[in-house]
Amino acid sequence: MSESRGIMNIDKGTSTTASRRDILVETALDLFYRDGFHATGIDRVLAEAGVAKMTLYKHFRSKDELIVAALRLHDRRFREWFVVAVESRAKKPRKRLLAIFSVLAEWMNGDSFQGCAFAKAAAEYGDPANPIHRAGVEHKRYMLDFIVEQARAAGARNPRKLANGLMLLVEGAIATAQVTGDRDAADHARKAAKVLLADAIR
Amino acid sequence: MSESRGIMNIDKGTSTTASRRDILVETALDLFYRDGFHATGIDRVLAEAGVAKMTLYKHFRSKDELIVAALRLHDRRFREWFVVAVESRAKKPRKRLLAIFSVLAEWMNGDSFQGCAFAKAAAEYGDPANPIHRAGVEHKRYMLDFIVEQARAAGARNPRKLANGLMLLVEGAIATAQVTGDRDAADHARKAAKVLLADAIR
DNA sequence: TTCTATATAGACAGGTCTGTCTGATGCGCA
DNA sequence: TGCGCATCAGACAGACCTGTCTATATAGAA
Repeated sequence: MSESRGIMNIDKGTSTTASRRDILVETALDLFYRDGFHATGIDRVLAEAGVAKMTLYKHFRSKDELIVAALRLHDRRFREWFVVAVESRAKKPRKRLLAIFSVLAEWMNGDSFQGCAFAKAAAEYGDPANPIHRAGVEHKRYMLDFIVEQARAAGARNPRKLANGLMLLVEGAIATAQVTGDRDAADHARKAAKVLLADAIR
Repeated sequence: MSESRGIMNIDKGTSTTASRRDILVETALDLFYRDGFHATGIDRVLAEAGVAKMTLYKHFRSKDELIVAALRLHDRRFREWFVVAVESRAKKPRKRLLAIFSVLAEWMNGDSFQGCAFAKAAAEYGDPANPIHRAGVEHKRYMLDFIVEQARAAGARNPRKLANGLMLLVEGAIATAQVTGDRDAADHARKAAKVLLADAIR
């Protein structure tokens, strides 16, 4: 039973040697995601991580760089978790497209869910040229690519069109759950997804 | 041709007597929406509004109260604009459900679009008990109610279910456009909406 | 005009922010 | 043993934050 203070309910395993840098990025991700980027000061991160300030500035040139590192870690970890979860939940491509929404529900109903970290980052750093903002663009592109791939495997007539629709449902569910706290958002998305699937395949 | 520095491309008309309070709330809305809530200091709002600090604290007890007032103003104004725009764009209920996405596109492709103000507020103030966060919950409920009403008028078999799906598409398009800057998000949503409509009506 | 309500500028307190600097401490490795 | 490196604690600068205070100015009503 690993400590469950992380941003997702993922067992990170007990990494043998966590460098100070890793501890820092991990802690930063948790706090920034939970409490916001501007609202969370460097000092809070350092205290929580048990790391000295000079160590931070030896590894990163600024707070913004730390944020980017945290988002990149989250991107890598989340996507891996998501893909594995979807693929292990269903073997047939068509079922996999629906499994996306079960995985979504699982994530959204975990205690640590606070919305999409990238959407929150983009909200606080609105400039599209900002690396923090761009990290989110990348993440969304990867996620869409994954869905397009699944849609293609499922034999959709127009995989891109289907994927666009499903992606919007995913994003809408996340946004809705974060603002209104609606526990059923993923379920509603799943129902709508079924309709899109029926239309797009065969 | 009114100055177009506002949060939306709406002609506010030239109100004859704008109280200091109104100027303050108006300016606050613009700056908070554009630059973020934590990132925008009171002093910037005051300077931009040309209002003294004591005037602010005579009308509001805190920055948070000003934020809530700004969001309430935005809620009222946005909903009114949205409803009128949709209803004037199409007379038949079924067409109106689609018009939602044209209006969405118009909003999203305006220069001042920066995502959903309420989603951004909820992102920065994650506590659901916070009045700032709750302002967003209210807004989303009103928007959903409007869509449910339209779905019912259009004769959907299950108006609530259809509205939930359409609402997710709307939310997804807004979130996507804000993060990735995708100009076609509303279009993709519209295409998906057509599929949901075909399934739900008749 | 005089009174009153409202707004003004600007200083101020007390706190927080990021980022820099100094000097001490521990620990692996030769 | 002693060298070197990473990290430590903590002070510090300079900026910015919210919210309070005082003292002044202005504009309308009596």
